[in-house]
Amino acid sequence: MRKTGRNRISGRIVETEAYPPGDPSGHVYHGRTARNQSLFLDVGFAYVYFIYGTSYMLNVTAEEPGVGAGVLLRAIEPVDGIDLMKRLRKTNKLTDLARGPGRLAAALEIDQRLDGVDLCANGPLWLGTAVRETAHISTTVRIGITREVGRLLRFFEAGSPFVSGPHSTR
DNA sequence: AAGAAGATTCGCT
DNA sequence: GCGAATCTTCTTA
Repeated sequence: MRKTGRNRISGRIVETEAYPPGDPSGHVYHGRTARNQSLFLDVGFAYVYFIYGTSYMLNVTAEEPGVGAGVLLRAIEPVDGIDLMKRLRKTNKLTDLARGPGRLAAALEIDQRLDGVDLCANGPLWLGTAVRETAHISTTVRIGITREVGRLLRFFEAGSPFVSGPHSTR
């Protein structure tokens, strides 16, 4: 759920990836830095970072304070504020609005100012409750990493057209 | 101190 | 399919 001014944007989370404690492909692996400090917050805070000079990414912290682990939100199925999302993303194609982590951040107007926000509080960005049942959840290897490539830590709703990467139906 | 790689996307071929 | 965009961190000298 996202609130910008008078506008409301929201979507169902349909694809995530886990970056657990000790993961060599996680941003915490080499210790605490100015960029990754939000990952060390308590469960349910936002970790937003900028990568490749082009894209923001949104994570939800997932461990006790000081541990450093998160869940990358890779795709949402647009629910509210679709017209605004289309303007933010400069496309009218529904399935391209938030399919992929950089696109998701752009569609929700997320940038470094939302780094460290409490996602379980009444604020500009938060986690709502499910709007409907989730279909079967498929599991695969993670996308775009080069270490710990074999671990099955990507999760997505089977059959959803709003998921990035391989679209398994199992 | 400098270069390469990185949890990506877009436009062009 | 390939290269550019271009910020942060890590690696090597």
